[in-house]
Amino acid sequence: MAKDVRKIKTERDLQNAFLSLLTTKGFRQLTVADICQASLTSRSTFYAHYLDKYDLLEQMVAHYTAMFAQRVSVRFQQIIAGQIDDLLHSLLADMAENRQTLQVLFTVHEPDADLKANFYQLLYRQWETFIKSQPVTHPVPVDLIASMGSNVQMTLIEWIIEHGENSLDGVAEAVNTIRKAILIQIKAPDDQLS
Amino acid sequence: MAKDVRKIKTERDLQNAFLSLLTTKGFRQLTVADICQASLTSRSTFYAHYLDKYDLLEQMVAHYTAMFAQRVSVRFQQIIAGQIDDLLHSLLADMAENRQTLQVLFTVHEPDADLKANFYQLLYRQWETFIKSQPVTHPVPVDLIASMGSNVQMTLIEWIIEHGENSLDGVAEAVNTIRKAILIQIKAPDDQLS
DNA sequence: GGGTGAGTGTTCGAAAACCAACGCTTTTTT
DNA sequence: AAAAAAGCGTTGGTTTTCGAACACTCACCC
Repeated sequence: MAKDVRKIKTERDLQNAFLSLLTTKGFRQLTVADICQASLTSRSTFYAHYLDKYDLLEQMVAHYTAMFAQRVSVRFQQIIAGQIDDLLHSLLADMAENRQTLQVLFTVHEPDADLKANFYQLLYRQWETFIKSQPVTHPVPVDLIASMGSNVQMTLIEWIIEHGENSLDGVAEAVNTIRKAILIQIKAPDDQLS
Repeated sequence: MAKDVRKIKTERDLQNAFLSLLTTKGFRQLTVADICQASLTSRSTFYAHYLDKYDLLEQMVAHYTAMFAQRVSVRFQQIIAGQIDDLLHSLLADMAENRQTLQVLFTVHEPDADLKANFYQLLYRQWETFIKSQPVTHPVPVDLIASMGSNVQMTLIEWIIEHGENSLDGVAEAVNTIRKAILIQIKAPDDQLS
């Protein structure tokens, strides 16, 4: 049973209005009536789709979190393998479609809906399982390395979202240097990556 | 009885899709199904609003013609009086809102719906009544002067639509020179405007 | 304390939009 | 020239949306 187009349209309209208003007001000050007015939707229809504005936010955050989760598993190997240029471009492509949306949602931090926190958590777990899969003993605590790695990646992601398409120049080297510095911590001194 | 929001929304969506598709395909090749698909509207709803695609076009042309007609009467005195700078800026402001729309609709020429032709006709009639209101005898035929005047104005309008906000510089003098040259034709030789 | 006004979430009848189907004409393909 | 495909315009039953009302909470103010 595919959805009625009307449902798709109203959800699209509500979400667009929601994002657009978020660039103006903060999430807390936003009212359901605001969103409806901006999207030419009636309030009763809003409540036919969402429990409240928190539900709307949570559904959007959940959606983009899932999207990100699916792509992280694909891209993660690249930073380990050192294919920085490829990573940057594929990451850029991933983000390009949703640049505006992610930029806005990153500003909202609610207990049950925090996209930025979700992104970070996904990356952190990737690092955690990766480090634990390495055979060597770790002189430095796992969680320290994991948080360093994921923070670097988050910074990169935010940078891409902020600066868009133009000029990845100079970024690749910087990322690569840092990547080596982090990875070297979980390798024996004589077992450095290329 | 104000319109139901749903009607406003579907008409907006249909018209937007229509204009957007016109930048891709020609009007003749456009199908009703195309418009509906692009706007997430069902075909039966389309026919609840318009008789066919010609009707849609005609309604839009009529709307913008009416808008233009209302403004022509206001602005026309300006070109006679020689307030070229004011005219340019107010004309620009008028067009700015609907730049994209007008640009697209200007490309369509159907027997009962030709926005560009309508604009021209409105200007022509303004010139005609203006010239006839002048007390002097006209050595040059009225229709020649009227068509020259309206053509100059149409060219200016198209130029503004094409080039948008940026740089009216240099245009003002050119327009002014031509304006004088035209007006001088319907004045006695010793009765030139400043 | 008792308004007043804004925001919330719900209800229900009426209006609009949906969708699938139909018969028909025009265009395209074979 | 015949068959197939695409487009047109219409219909009727179903689903969604609308709008206006309602009761409720909460903050603010006289």
